[in-house]
Amino acid sequence: MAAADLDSFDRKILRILQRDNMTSQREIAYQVNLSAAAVHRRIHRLHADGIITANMAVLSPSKIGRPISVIVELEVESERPEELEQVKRSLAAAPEIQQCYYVTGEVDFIVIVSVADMSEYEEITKRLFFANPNIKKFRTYVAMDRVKTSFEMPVD
Amino acid sequence: MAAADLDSFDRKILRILQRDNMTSQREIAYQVNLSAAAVHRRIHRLHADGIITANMAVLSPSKIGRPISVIVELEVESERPEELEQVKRSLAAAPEIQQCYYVTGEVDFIVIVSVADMSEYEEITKRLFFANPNIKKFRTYVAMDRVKTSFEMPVD
DNA sequence: ACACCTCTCGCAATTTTTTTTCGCTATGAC
DNA sequence: GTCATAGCGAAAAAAAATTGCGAGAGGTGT
Repeated sequence: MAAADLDSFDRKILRILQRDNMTSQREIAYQVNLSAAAVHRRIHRLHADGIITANMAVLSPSKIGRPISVIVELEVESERPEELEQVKRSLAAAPEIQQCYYVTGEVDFIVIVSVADMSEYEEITKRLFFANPNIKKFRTYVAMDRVKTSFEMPVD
Repeated sequence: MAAADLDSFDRKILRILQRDNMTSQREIAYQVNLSAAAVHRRIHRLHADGIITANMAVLSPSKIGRPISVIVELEVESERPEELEQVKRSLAAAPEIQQCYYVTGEVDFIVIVSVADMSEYEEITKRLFFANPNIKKFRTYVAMDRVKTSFEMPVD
């Protein structure tokens, strides 16, 4: 998991692919000033080395009928490893949960949930939070505005 | 922005593309039982209709030297529209900020930041939070475990 | 019931892109 | 200096994408 050493070409390629991985290798080659073959070899290596971990299409939440994002803070009863792992597994397995972070500080987990409406959220609280004896309490924040949603990160 | 009407083929295609948009149209055709041409026409329409909003490569945070995710809750001084917009713009423009939600409840913004180390985070707090007179206070949670990170959502 | 229109399909041809292969050159070790 | 390694561009081969066309299903109005 050590940081890989990327040269300036790799970084440029990654910046392009982060924004749009449908960009043709020919176009990338033109933009970064390499041959298409060289770009291909580099992208292949970036995959093999686990630097690129996935390639995904991003969907419009409203257009597919899940217009509401909810951010939830969870506190657990016990942080014993087994109990903790059980909570992690349960949260990670829920398809409505897009993201889950185990964090330092006053709360234990921060979770981002995508739902169609608040009644679906209520159903999820019952299924995942109230039904889990190790979840002590949770606090709900409903997003009024998804100001920025991406996984893009600076590559430098 | 109304929810689009998708048939069962569209939904299957979206489920595949959400997980891996490098899947060839031929392979998708095989999986959903259509011709490659039909799949192509549908994907094209899904793009045109804004149901697929982006296609991106996901990078390994540790491999590109940004192993730390920080979740920050922000409270603002004033929620007057102009002031609010200014805060939103400033947060959205920061490349280290991957996500930003404007939320209901005791805090106003929840922000996810990707950093190389805590000194970079400190620098960001100065630049984005302390330097902004409309940001009253903020609370920092450092992720010990990225239990789940995706944008995948159920398509049903 | 019939003609008409629209939508979407599959098939096949064409174009584009990706992937592989083949020298050639630069760099570092011995 | 020579050998091994790695990276390059160019060209060839393979795969995937896109487009054109005719056909069938389903709905609409006469």
